[in-house]
Formats: sequence, structure tokens, C-alpha cells
Amino acid sequence: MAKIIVDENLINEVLNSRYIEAAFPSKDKIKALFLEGRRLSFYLGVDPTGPDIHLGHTTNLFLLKRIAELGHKIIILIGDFTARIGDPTDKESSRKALTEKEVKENMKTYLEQVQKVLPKKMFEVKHNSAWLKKMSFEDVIRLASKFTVQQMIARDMFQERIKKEKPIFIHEFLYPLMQGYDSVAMEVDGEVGGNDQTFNMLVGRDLSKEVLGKDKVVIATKLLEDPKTGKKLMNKSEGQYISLNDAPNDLFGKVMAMPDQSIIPVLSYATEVPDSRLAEVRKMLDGGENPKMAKEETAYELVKLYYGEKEAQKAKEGFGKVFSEGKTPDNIEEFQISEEVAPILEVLEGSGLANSRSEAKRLVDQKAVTINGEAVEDWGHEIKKGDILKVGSHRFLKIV
RNA sequence: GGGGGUGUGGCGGAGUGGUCAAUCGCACCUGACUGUAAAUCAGGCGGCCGUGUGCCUACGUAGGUUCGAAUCCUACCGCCCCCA
Repeated sequence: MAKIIVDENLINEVLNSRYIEAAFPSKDKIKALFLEGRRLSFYLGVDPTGPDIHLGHTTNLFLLKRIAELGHKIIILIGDFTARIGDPTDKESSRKALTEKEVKENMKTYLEQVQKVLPKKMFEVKHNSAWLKKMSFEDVIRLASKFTVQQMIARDMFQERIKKEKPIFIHEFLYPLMQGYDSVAMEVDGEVGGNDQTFNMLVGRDLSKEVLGKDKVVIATKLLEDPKTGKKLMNKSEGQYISLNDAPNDLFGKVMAMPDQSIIPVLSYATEVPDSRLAEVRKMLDGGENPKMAKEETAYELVKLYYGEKEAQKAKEGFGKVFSEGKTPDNIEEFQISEEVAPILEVLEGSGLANSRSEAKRLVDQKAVTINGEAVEDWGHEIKKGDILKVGSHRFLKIV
């Protein structure tokens, strides 16, 4: 078993890391806990509501990694039960509940993705269905009796909904209770989660105190937000996010496509570049340097982190080729046609580049479709094997 | 239980008998511009047909009135507010 590190400097380093937004009850109290020299357990809950872990999740993973390096135990809790209910956090309308099957499918790739940041031996996995599924109605009532409706509706987003006369369902009140009960069931010493989870995490803290007499600590991490608009950069329910599963080129491209001002948050909270380097980049941007280079560095870092240096280099070169020089990338997706030639509209629709025939026609009309660099002028155009099809600025398809 | 509202495209939100595939905003797509962007400007944004005063499907669900319904009526379903 790993040795518990009680070196005050190292502990301070973890607690003062840039990933942390807030700590409860306080950083000092948490520090004291670390200094006790006991092997503590910290957990991160992830709800498998989609197939991907995105950049917003990794802030937590980076922090957990550091806690693990101090010798403590990390639990990744898969919210296979809670995912089926739907967390109301930050939503103006309630999230759709998932079926058991959907949850299972989403779970599959989750751990693989977690391991890209947190080495396998550093954490163990639990599923909250293990205890939540077994609870009786009586158990649930008892749990519910520990909190008041006022406590629940005090949350911002519930207030929003009340103001807008939008429904709040009872099961949405139950969500924080379930999540809170996870802390009790696992008897953990601490929880790490995004700042938007603070309320839920604190419910767990109250429950731990009441049921176990244990003072569970909570560390809330920074969220990836656009500093200008305050909007979340990763939005799973809207399908806009950068996944750890994105291919190197996509990963690189998606970072490059982000608004300039959001690059510092991403570099800060979604990578492990040293603070000193971060400060340098910040300074350069303030000095009026082209943000493109900061973006490139960020994109490069991310690809390097998940696919290694070689892929990062390749992605960078590919990007430069396609966008700066307007050339065709090296490895593009292929689309098979059965004859030697095929109508362009069929290929567009069949490959998914267009969602319908009408959309395909529109794209042609808008001069968005190019074959080997030549704009397609009419709907009846045929494409042959070996041709390179391009739609918009960056979607390519090789016909085979 | 009673009363009053409300249900529209991915979201927000207009429209209260024809001119509505449905104003507008967001999101999204395309083009121009550029440093990859963002911002800005222009266009698009249900489906189908080489395209027209075109056809089909759609304004919670099911019926009805009407030459004609997102709009009126009836029932049902959901949600919100007030009273009890």
C-alpha cells in the first residue's frame, strides 16, 4: 500500500492547485485532515448520461491524481442509478431519464476514458446502483425527512423555475439525496466535483455528519467557462463538448475553433502544463500576441496528453495544411460506392454529410460542395471512385 | 375539490379563421472576411420532386364545425397560478 505523504509543502501544493474553486469546510481544515497521516478516501461521481467524458471532467481527474499521489484512495463512482433519474443541476427544465440500456452503453467507454488521465492502479470503481437499488420506500422516506423543502428550493435553478412558473418534479428533490447518500454508503472522507455540483456535494456532507458522525470534506473544482459570456464551454446536454474520445485531428480542430478568450481556461483547467508556463502564455496574450499560438499550444498539449507527442505533431501539421494552406488532410474518412460513379446527392446523404436530400441540394446550391477542389454546380453531378469530396471548410470524404 | 391560465420547430417565444412550413431571438449549416477562430455581413435552417401560385407531413392527443383551422367547438392528456 502506498505511503501516506504528510509533507506540508506537498499538501499545500495540492490544495493550492489552480484546479480548485472552493473547499468546504475550509482549505485549512482539509490540510489538517491530510496531516493526520491516515489513508483517506476521496471520490468523484460521474453520471453516464452520454458516451463521453469531456474536457470539463478532467479538471477533477487531475486533482484526484494529485490526491492519489499523496497516498490516498480514490473512488470513481459510476452513477448508473442516478443517471437514470436525471440531475436537475443547472437546467431550466428537467433532464430526460435514461433507460437502463442507454446507461449501460454509456458506461462502457467511461472508465477507458478516465484511465487516460488517472492510471488504472490509482483508483477503484463503484456503482451507486449497488446500494441505491436496494433501498426500500421506507429508507427513502427516512432519508427525505432529513431535509426540508425550503433547503431544496433555495437552490438558484429551482428559484429560476419557480419564477418562470416551470415545473419542479419531486424526484428532482430526491436527486441530491441520492447523491448525498452515496457518501454515506461509501463512508468516504472527501468528495471532489465540479463547482456546479457544490450543492449536491454539501448535501452529502450534511448526511455524512448526521448519519455517520463523519465530517466529509468537499472540494469543488473550476468549471470550463467562457470568461466573456460566462457560458459553459462543455455542454453535454447540448452535445457541444470536446471528448477524450475525439480523434487527434478533431480534438485539435475543436480547440482551434474555440473563441480566443476561452483558451486560458482550457489551458488552465484541462491540461497539466506547469503554472509557470501558464503564466508565460498569459503574459504573451496580454502583450498582444496572436492568440493563435496559444491555441495551438493548448491543442497540442491536449492531443499529446491523450495520444502522445507523435500524434500531436501530426495533428498540428494536418491542421496547418487544411486550414492555413487549404490543402487536403492525409487520412480522411472513406465512403464506399458500389458503381464506378455515383450521384453526388446520394453520396452526400448516404455518408451523413447531409441529413436529407433537400439539405444536400442546399449545400450544392450554396457552393459548399467541392470535388477535387472544384465547386459542384448542379445536383445531377456524378462523383467517381478516387475523388475527394469536401463540404464546407473542413469536412472531407474520399470516395472508394 | 373550485376558479383562472397554458401546451407551437433543438430551445426561448410570436401568431387567435385564409396571405402560415408558421414573425423574431438563440443554437446550427453555408458563403464572404480572417490568424483557425470570434465579431461582422450575406444566405439557409420539416420532407419530397430540377422548382412551382407544386406535393406531403407538422402547431399536446382524438374528434367536430367550415369552402378553408396552429387559430373556433367538444372530449381527453400534461403543466403553471390562485382559492379550498
